[in-house]
Amino acid sequence: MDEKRTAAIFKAFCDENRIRIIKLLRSGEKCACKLLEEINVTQPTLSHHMKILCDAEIVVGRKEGKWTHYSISEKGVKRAKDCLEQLTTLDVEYKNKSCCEK
Amino acid sequence: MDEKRTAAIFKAFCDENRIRIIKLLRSGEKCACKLLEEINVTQPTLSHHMKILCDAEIVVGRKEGKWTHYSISEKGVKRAKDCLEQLTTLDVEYKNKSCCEK
DNA sequence: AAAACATATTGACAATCTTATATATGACGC
DNA sequence: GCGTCATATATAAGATTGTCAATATGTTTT
Repeated sequence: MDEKRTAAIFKAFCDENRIRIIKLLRSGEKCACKLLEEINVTQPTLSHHMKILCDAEIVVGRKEGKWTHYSISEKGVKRAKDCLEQLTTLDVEYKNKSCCEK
Repeated sequence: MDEKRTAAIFKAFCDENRIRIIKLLRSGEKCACKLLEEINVTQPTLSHHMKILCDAEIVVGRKEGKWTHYSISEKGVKRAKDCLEQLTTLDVEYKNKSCCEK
């Protein structure tokens, strides 16, 4: 995965309000109006955060009439975890001596 | 973990240059001058990114004379993984019916 | 069709972040 | 001690992001 996409995925997790939203969704699907009751932002701000979460594929929205129900995307979360794993696993093969030795 | 700290941890992963830096450190400890050769920013900018990475405890710095050697912190990475796990695991106990049903 | 409702989009502004230049700190070699 | 080297910090500019008010879109109800 390229750096740009990786950054976009983890942007989902680097705002306090988005973290609160994700935490709320752990107990299951919730519509925007319910989320709005629980976090202290205006409706357009919530909508903005939901877009970022959906673009990162951490959350999915399901439209049902005038409501939008949001839930955590297990697939997207798995991708994020895999990405973090790949990003941080030491590469023993190519491990080299540290530079700038005395 | 509180939302603020969680956000700070994932900020490590939401900038393209920081992701490049982390990728470089997968092959082992590297000093700042080596990292500077490989990513296209000035020395103070690199220093700034290293501070964010260290504050998030994803990377640790080891001073040796005038050099600073950076490496991925396995402990910090584990904490980030645990954090992501905890944040995104569905809470089956408290799972509730979606609101706003027709 | 009109009114009411839920959500999305637009536009503006403030806050935060990335970046660079200039400067400071601290270590090493003479 | 003085100059040099590696890195950090201060400061400021520019870019991006978070936020809200206003408005638009699309759905349901009357």
